[in-house]
Amino acid sequence: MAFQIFRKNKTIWLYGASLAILFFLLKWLELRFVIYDHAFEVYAGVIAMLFTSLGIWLAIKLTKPTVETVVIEKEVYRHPSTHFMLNERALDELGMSKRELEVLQLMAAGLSNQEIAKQLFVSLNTIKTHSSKIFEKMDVQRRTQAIEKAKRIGLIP
Amino acid sequence: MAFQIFRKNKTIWLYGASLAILFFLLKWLELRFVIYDHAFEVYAGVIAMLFTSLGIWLAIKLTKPTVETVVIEKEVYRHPSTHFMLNERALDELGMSKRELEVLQLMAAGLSNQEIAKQLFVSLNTIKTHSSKIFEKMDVQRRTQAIEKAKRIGLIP
DNA sequence: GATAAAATCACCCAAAAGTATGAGGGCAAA
DNA sequence: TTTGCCCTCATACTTTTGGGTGATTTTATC
Repeated sequence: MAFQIFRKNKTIWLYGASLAILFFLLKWLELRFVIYDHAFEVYAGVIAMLFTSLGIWLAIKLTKPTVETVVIEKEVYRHPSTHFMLNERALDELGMSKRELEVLQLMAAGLSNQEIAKQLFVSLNTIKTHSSKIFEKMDVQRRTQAIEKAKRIGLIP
Repeated sequence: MAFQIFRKNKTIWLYGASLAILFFLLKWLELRFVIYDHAFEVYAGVIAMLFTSLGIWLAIKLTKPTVETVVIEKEVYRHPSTHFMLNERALDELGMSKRELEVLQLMAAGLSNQEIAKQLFVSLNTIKTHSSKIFEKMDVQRRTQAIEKAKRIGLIP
């Protein structure tokens, strides 16, 4: 506890200690070269040191830790032309499967369901089922909406 | 400056002052009711007060405010920074009219022909005619292709 | 004012897209 | 092993989209 207070305010205590030591040094010099009858000054020095410490302690103890919170909003842009990073978080938030994403990409490329089917070597019905699932998962009604949303949330470049 | 330091650390100074006042009060009582020969204690009290103040001042002066920096990463989809510049060259190379571009934009937004018609206060047939013209001018077969191409050549953000 | 382009609308037909439902096989986690 | 998801395909039906043609009105331009 006390140690922590010391650690956290090292500089202050060092200043205080230095001050006290300086004070003592002066007093000691005085004692050595002048008179010996300076008990009063020594006493005053001790008091000074003690009360300096008291002051420091008071200040530390009572000062609410001045915490300055600096909030920096760092905007992360996504440049479609440059390196596209697939938003995987959004991808499995929606529960999209690999195949569905594949279909979605071909949709966005402007292919018809029939063309997609041919491209993926499956039947038209399969693509229809996929697209229905895609729309359901993405909560849209049309492929154009799916494309728009997919681009917006980073599923597609 | 000094005033500001006081204002910012009101509580501490009040504590310090209270302490000092209490000290003086005791001393004063001592002076009144006991002996008058207590100049030393008064002196010690003054020293105590002064050095308490010094300690407080030191602590306040030297305490670095703890700065907490919170960086919030805010994901911005698309490119809000790079404002979209419409490719007017491509626009009249294709011979696209204002209305057609308007329809194209709503298409890209994911609206159905019926919704576009409602939005533009015209009939569904009108939108069909427009879209046919658009596809013809853009040399595409489907709205999805039109959207893809429009984005690619800068007709649409 | 004539002319051309644009915008509007209608009708019909065909193709494509989308909905609903069911079903079978594969694969991995519980 | 069961359960759940994925992928596949089918059938039937509805809606949307696209193509073709033709027509009227508005707007801009020479």
